[in-house]
Amino acid sequence: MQVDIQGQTVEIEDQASCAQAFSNALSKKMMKQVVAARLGDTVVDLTTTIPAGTTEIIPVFDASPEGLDVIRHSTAHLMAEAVKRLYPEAKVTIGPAVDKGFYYDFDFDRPFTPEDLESIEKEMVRIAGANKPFERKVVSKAEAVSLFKGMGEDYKVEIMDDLGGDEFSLYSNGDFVDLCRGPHVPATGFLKAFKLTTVAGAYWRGDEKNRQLQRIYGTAWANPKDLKKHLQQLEEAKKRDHRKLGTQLDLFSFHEEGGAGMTYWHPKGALLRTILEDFERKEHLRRGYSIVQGPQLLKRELWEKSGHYDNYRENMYFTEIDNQAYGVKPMNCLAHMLIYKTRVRSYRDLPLRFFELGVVHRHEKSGVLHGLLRVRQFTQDDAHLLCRPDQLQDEIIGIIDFVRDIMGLFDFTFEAEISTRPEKSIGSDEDWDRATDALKNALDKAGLSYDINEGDGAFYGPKIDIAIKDALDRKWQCATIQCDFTLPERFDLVYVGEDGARHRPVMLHRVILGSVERFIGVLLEHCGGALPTWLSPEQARVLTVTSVHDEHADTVAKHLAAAGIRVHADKRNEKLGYKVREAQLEKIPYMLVIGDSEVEAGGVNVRTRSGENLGLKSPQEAVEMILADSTQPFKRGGMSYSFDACPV
RNA sequence: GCCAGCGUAGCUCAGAUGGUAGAGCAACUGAUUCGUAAUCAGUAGGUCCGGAGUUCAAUUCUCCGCGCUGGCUCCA
Repeated sequence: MQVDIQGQTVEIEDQASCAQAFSNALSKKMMKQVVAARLGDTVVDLTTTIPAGTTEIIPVFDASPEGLDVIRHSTAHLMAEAVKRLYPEAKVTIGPAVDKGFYYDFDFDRPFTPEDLESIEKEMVRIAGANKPFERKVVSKAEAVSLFKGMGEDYKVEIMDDLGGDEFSLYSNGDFVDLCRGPHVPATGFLKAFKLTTVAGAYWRGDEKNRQLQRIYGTAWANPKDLKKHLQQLEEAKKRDHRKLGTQLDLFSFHEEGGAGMTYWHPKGALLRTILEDFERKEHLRRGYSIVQGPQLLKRELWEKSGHYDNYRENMYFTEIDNQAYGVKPMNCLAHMLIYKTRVRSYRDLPLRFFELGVVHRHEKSGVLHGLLRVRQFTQDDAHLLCRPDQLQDEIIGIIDFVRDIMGLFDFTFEAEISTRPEKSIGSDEDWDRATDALKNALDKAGLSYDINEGDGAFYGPKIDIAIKDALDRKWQCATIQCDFTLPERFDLVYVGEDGARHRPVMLHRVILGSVERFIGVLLEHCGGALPTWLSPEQARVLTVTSVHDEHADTVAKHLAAAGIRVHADKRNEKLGYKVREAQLEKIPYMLVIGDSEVEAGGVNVRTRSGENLGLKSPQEAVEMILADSTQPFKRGGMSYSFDACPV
């Protein structure tokens, strides 16, 4: 087949010759033209055979996702070359492109310092400037093994052994040769916008038991402009960091002397939580859940019976009272099962939906704690649904609907995943299959796409995980739906069926927000601290121009408060501009300014936190406007919800 | 838990080859009565994360803790 590679007609027979032709064409004189002609959207992947009938190949190294991938992966090679030049003893392992950048893992006997990163980056710039071509070569395994062994690169040999096969492709740029499937940019000169960001420890093959390598992270883009934009976005994201907002808005704090991973909620933060929790209670009651509450401590034997002691012990706190060992609950399910067992349940009673805002403690490893997003004590909006097998599907769909309503209300987009049986687990394979199928079917029926996460389920059952993203685009798991045939068995939960015989109910564990702490953390980042009006601890603030307006300010504030609006009057002897600035920084939705003309008219002048001036309104008009804004319509299902008007 | 970096006033940050430290904002006091993001002046505020070691002397150097940050592993 004849194809045109950037103006050169080349005869291509197979994959290898394509690669060779491509490489030759570009390495000679075509580099500049390639950059200039890079408008097409065909991606050349040298690992796949060029489709029959192809007449033109336009390589893509631009800002398209595929192009960025090639650029980033090539930059990883560039970095590896720089590292090998500066520190020849370092052994190379793997270096893939990742979201927004790349990394490369090295085995090196001393840690890389921030200064090392600077020298490496300088070296990279130098190599990029030399514009050395990336050249592809396919060799036999024996040849590749002897090459890498000769260089002392044992990790590469190990990778080849694992991959299997008799032939491997090598890419070289200058003196540096790496085992790689490609593709790459034609030459190092294409790499113009990169920056090394951080060093981190990472285990070989991601396994804690393996040797820890040193991972250098970097970011790379199609051009310096995009790089700059990305770095600016990172700065912007820092401003939205919920930990920073927590301090600025006086919502919560953490205390070294009190212990890591424990949150202290200040008045405004505690109020925010309370509003959110009340909302959840009402929403659950409305959907046929009943509210229950269990204790914090349960005897150790109970945790042994449930399997938590064997499978979850390292995450639990234990204590002893009168020679009796107790475990602090890391989950709420046991209490809910004990409540279930307090009476004989009929098939007519099911489904039962027990809801609890349950405070749980989990001993997370010290290195994983992260603001509100990963703490050791948190409140789950937890529920356990006990149902007949024939009700299972509908119950799961009901939960998915619930999740969609809530995520839509907060304007979150989310991603779903199904996690299957892990190594450490209890129950039979049949039950696991049944449960996994039930979850898949429900997602299919709900029309949601999902990924499969093999081996990542809870120890008692498979689960659907729903993740939302923080300011830095990191995903955080919030909602989860777990299907469990095992614990009902272990705790001998039964119901009496239509046939008069005893049957086993199925249990669904589920959370919607996940944890109140994590959800508030992500929500704060999502809205940059400007909470929706219905959740704002202070919804309106009355601002006086001078002290002669105090009386009218009090009257207005009382009027709003009587209507259920959370309002304060700022009557301090400060200039209006100062008070506006403070209210603005505190992200208070409505500022009601009162001066001479407002007193005369008996009204208020309304300013929103977006900076908009809505002009003079009567106190009653202000009340109506703020209440209307506190009513957030659900995006699906046409329901609407007002915090104070919700039916219980 | 592992790798790396960091910890100075309530907050944001300066600072010294080892000689016990500053700024802005906030707080407090006084003056000012002022129209949509900062009025002026003054006062007070710190075991420089904790402990041990080296030293005549440690906030600074070393070690051990605690905590935080970014990753890894794990997870709501």
